[in-house]
Formats: sequence, structure tokens, C-alpha cells
Amino acid sequence: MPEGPSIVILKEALQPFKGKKILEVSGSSKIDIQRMKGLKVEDFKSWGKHSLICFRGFYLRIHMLMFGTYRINEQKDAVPRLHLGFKQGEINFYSCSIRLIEGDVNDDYDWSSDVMSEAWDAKLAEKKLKKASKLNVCDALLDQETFAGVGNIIKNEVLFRIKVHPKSIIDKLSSKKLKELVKEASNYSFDFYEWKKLFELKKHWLIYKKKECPRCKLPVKKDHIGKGKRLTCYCDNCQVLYK
DNA sequence: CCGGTTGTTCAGCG
DNA sequence: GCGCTGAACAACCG
Repeated sequence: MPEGPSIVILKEALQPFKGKKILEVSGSSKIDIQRMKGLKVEDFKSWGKHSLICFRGFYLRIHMLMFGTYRINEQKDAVPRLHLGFKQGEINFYSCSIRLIEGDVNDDYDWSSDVMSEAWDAKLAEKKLKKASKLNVCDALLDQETFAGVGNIIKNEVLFRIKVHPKSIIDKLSSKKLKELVKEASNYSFDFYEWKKLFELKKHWLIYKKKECPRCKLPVKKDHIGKGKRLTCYCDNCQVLYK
């Protein structure tokens, strides 16, 4: 559930609760959850993979990590990490990381680095990449400071779309190719978002977890590469190695 | 039924 | 203090 587009979908699903008062709080989260009792939710926001529930003077930062889930107006057969009950309806989060942060969310987040934000700034991302010139492209795409919201699936699909080998080095890409990388990181995220809403995300995967390259039909290579040794799927034949 | 993973943080080490 | 590595967390799918 956890790449940026899924978090945008969550944020949208939460909008009916905006401005509503929390009547009941429970859950296994270690934060002081009773603090929310009786408070109105000021807003639901998101930044990359962060879900933000904003109150006056503080906010909750919820990260789904790998296995987090949620239910709106229903429950799972599990103890929620956080349950928020309203006069009408409820929100339940499971196996996620929750932090309570004092202050205003706008002081902590730079919305222009979120690939799905209206404030997304492609030029700024290009500048950040030029500073991180020795990075492998597969690591650069997962850097949340530059591409907040991009996850492992998006990484693989973006690199296949722009025909760049994951082991390529950032400063060996032409300026044109770098622009393409930045553009597609945001662009593919919006495609992901639309497909996810239609429950047909997997249907559109071109390279991620595929057996053969849809273009040349050669077997797809699968490797655990980059800083986090994340699963990387690519076509040695179609994706150019800039090194 | 076991192995793998749409992610991040932190401890430990050199 | 740095970067690197591996562990920990945790739930579902194939």
C-alpha cells in the first residue's frame, strides 16, 4: 500500500472527516493518543509517503512502511495502531509508524519535493540531482528528499520507460536525459495513481516482476542493487548504461 | 508453508 | 562523526 500515489488516495478518502470532531480514540500506538480526543481535525495532508493528520498546534505523521494498512468506516480483525471515532464513521490504521509532532506542518515540510504535489518543482529536483552526481540512478530515484513519494515499483517502471539502466551514474546522463528522469518520476506517479484507483496497477507493469522484456522479449534481469539492495528489474538490452 | 517484499530507523562497527 | 551493514518491525501474497 505504501508508495506516494497510494497515500494520496488515502488522503482523498479521509477528506469527509475534515473539520469533524474526534469523539473516541484507541489503539496500540505509543504516542499520547488521548490528546486527540475532543479535537477537530483541521486537515489531512500528505507528503510523499507520509500521511499527515493536522490539528491546531500539532500533527500526526503516519508512515505505512512496508505493511501498513487502513480501513475507513470498517475494521480489520486486528488491534488498530490508531482508531479515531467520529459522530459519523471511523478511521483505523494498522501496523504503521505514528509520530506526534508539535508545531505547524508547513514549517516542517517542503511540498515542492513531493512528486504528486501541486507545488512539485522539477527544476529543483534537477538541481538536487546535479549535487548528488555520483549516485546510481536507482538510488537517486528512491531519495525522498528529491523525489518524495517514489517507491521501488515506480523506480523500476520509470527507468524502463526512459530506457536507462539502473546502474547508470547520475552525472553520466545528459541534461536532456536527466530532465526526462525527473519528468517521468512525477508523470508515472500520476499513472500509478489512476491505475491504483481502478485496481489494475499490476496489469500495467512493464518491467517490475515481469519475466520478459515487453520490447525485445529477452529475459528480465532481477538484482538487489543500490544502497538499500532493493529488488531491481531491468532489461540489459533495452536500458542504456551510462557509466 | 515458507520466502519475499510497494519502507524506514537505529545500533554497531571500522 | 562518517558511511556502511544488518536487524528489527510486521502482514500478506504466491
